[in-house]
Amino acid sequence: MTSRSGSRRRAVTAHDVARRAGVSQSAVSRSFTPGASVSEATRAAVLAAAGELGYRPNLIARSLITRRSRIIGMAVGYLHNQFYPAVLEAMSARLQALGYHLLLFTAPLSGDADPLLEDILRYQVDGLVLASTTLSSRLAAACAANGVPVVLFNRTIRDASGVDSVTGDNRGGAKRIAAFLLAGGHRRLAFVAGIEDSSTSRDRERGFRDALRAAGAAPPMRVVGGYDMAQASQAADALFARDDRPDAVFCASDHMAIAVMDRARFGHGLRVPADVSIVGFDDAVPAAWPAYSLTTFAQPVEAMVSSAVDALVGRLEGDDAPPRRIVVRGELVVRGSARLPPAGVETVDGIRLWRPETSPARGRHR
Amino acid sequence: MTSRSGSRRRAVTAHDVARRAGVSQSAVSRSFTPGASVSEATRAAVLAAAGELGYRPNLIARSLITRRSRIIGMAVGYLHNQFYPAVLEAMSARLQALGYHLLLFTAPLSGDADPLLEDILRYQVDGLVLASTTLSSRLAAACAANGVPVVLFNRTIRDASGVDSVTGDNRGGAKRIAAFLLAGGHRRLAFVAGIEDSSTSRDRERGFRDALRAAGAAPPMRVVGGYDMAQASQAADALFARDDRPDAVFCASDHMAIAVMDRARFGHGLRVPADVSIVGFDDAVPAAWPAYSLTTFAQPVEAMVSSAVDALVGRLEGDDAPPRRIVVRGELVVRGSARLPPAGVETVDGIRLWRPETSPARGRHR
DNA sequence: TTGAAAGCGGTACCAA
DNA sequence: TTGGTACCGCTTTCAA
Repeated sequence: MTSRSGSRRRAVTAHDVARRAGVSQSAVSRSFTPGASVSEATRAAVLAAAGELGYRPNLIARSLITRRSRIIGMAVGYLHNQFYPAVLEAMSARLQALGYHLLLFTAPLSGDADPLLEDILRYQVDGLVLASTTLSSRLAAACAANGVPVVLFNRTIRDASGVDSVTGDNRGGAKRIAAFLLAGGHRRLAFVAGIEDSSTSRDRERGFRDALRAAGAAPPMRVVGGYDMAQASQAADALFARDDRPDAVFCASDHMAIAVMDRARFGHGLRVPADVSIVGFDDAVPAAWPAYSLTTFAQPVEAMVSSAVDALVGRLEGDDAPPRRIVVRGELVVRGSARLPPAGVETVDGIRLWRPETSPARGRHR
Repeated sequence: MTSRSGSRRRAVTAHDVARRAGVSQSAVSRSFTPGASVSEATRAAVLAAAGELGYRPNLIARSLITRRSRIIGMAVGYLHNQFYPAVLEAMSARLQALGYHLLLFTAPLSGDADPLLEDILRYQVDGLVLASTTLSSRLAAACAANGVPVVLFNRTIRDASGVDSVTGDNRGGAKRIAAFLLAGGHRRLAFVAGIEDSSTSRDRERGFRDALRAAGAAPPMRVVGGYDMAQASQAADALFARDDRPDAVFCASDHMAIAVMDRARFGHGLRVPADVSIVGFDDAVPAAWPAYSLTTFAQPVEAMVSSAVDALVGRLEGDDAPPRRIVVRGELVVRGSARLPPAGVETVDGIRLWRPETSPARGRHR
């Protein structure tokens, strides 16, 4: 132990290793570079010396010269919605396997993440994943100018200003839910929106309304839950206090659906689904808990994450095709929170799905 | 736009700004350093040039010389347990306010994180937070040797090999739960352990057993849930199938308690708490959801996180006192999943707590 | 295959 | 207050 006072680290450097191994510092560098030209003897000597000294290459120094930090910035907000921790975990694991790591930025749920991103950019991240945050086009441009690829996760942006996006099938899913509820005989439908200006909430609402209109049904009642449980609870109270209380509620996220269901049962004494059907979106973990048993449209986390990672890594490797809007298909998972239509429920791999005859639905993606 | 092909970024450097502002590169550096001596005129010129060019200081380059990356590594596993996302969010927010950021490492729940940490160390993190992972003493030594302070979160280590730890009051909480259940008239108690070799599960079990013994009660039945819902469900099934089925179950985490409650109600037709009382530990978010309404010992996330951050930052600033084991006090939050004792329930700030007379309980900590 | 040397983009010390 | 200059620890030519 090279006794050192204080906590200022004086790390073992490649020079130290070189000296000990009796080679040049370049040789040390080469020994740690996969395809470099070093003799087996040199490499062995270097590795031995490195082991004895406890040498670990300094990634910071390396990235200064390679101009690649192997760090991906990720902005998330509101991890209370269980969908996001799952995404985070999958994203981190997948990236880690590719030698990248996530630098985390917690953003306010609503407001935009611009000040944050300034920060992120300083860290020289190789790429950026934005989940549950909005990116201004100004910032998008800044990223583009710096050659930092950006992928929006679970949201899109109108003018795809050079950024890729990965979402679930928001419109398609919402349409399917509308059809499902109609087929189940519901007539007084309601929609609980998330954050008003989020693309995700908008798309889900649009799909829902379009399908209702196409089927000749009345437009849904509408309240705003802001993707937040407290707000969703209040919205639910307003809904269930109406004279023409809905017989089915579609919530723009499972997180809100749980709050709505809790209010329905424990706040208004309604039976689910006998008195009111509740459907969510995401298939977040708690949706499957028996106490909720939520019928919901699944956004396949693994598939979405791998799409996002593929897109990002592709850009990192020079792919400069026009921005992509990747939509990952999902399924309507049928559980106990909504009355069932007379037909269309199939069991696949032990999971009950609703697949109306018209949809050939070629199954989950990879 | 300095038209550049490909995605290789050629960032604007301090030199570019210097040239444009007609000053030296040092002047640019100073203009971006808070306490440095620059004339207002120079700084203004530099800032203007920087603005026009879209200059952002390169933190990587800076940390190479300052030997501080302002990056804190954080290892977490199993974000399905809602306690951890809450911790992550709080930790990130707090650190961010201090100008630090979290580099995330996802670790396997059980196995140790050593290979991971090798990786982390290469990134020259300033410090390390380990939640839901174990650190070998070998690695702890490596961190110490590199001057990287480590704080264990929600776990401790036997020989506190130079690392601080922050935990909730595991033994005290478990003791209080034992007293609470006994006072509530329960006689056939059971304990659902987490991962066997985790300090947290061990401490909770020890506190529980000690209190039962001290009260002259029989030792609890015991099953292992491994902090995992599936495993906890199986454990619950074993428990509820017994002839002498428990009338109260203390689970080492809320996450497992939820699984156990689901099995009790939906798998075995038991009423909670009429047939069986269930108590958890953590006060994770879903514990408060009406469908569970879980009585549980609260680990105050904010207080724990701020303790951890304070400890870490203290070390970063040179504090070299002997390793600390910080225990953050908590409260037994009374909800609906366990039968109540005849006395001791108080309502504080709208939250019902159990505070037996003997405990002066000077309230929550900051 | 090897070592010397020139940076990567900054910070910090020095003398002016 | 300023600019010049020596690094920080590594990668990457370039000759040898």
